[in-house]
Amino acid sequence: MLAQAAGAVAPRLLGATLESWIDGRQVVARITEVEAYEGQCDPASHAFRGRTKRNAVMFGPAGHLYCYFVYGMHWCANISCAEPGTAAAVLLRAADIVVGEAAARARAAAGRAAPAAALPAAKLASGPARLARSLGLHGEHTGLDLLDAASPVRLLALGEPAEVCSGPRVGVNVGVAEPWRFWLPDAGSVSAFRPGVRRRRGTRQTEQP
DNA sequence: TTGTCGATTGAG
DNA sequence: TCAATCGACAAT
Repeated sequence: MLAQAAGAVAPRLLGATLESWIDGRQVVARITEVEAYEGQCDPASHAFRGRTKRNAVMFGPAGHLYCYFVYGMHWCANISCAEPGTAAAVLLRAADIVVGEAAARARAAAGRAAPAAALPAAKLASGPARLARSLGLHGEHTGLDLLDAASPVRLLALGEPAEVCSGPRVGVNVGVAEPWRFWLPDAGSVSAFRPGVRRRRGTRQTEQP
């Protein structure tokens, strides 16, 4: 069921339960916001330019974890969702922590910003980097089979959401026409929408017409 | 080998 | 609104 186009799989992951058992700490989260990333037809996808060492999991079987490092400090987590040889993945953008709030809070406090430990519970996994941090996910976990009962990170159950909202993806400046971001309207953990920005290094944000 | 940019976040 | 911060990858 996971091996379909990312746009079809993504809404089905809303309400799904994800469990991580990392460093001896259990965290269970209910997914509340996701984004679909297709393969070589999606300019916003890491797989757009073909297979590389980093995005290899996106080209593998469905249901595997793809963690990537971004902005020099954050990890984000995806679930692959296509047939082997075809690239597609769903980015996990937000979740409600169901079990293990203390562990998630400890991980937030261990980050560079101490005040993160004071985040309201609904915001602990609000945003892709916060979600990955709360669950303890990083590059070492790339490739894990989320459908394997022996895996430290598992997809326990798929959700059956009554109502799903969709809209453009956050933080991307290509492929913005596709409404490939999906979220549960009643979830407090859903992150805020921010359009993609293209910055020029060394110069102030001055955009020439 | 070098240079640019990024599926973000938190502080000011 | 902007800086932090470093890996990936395109350009040279």
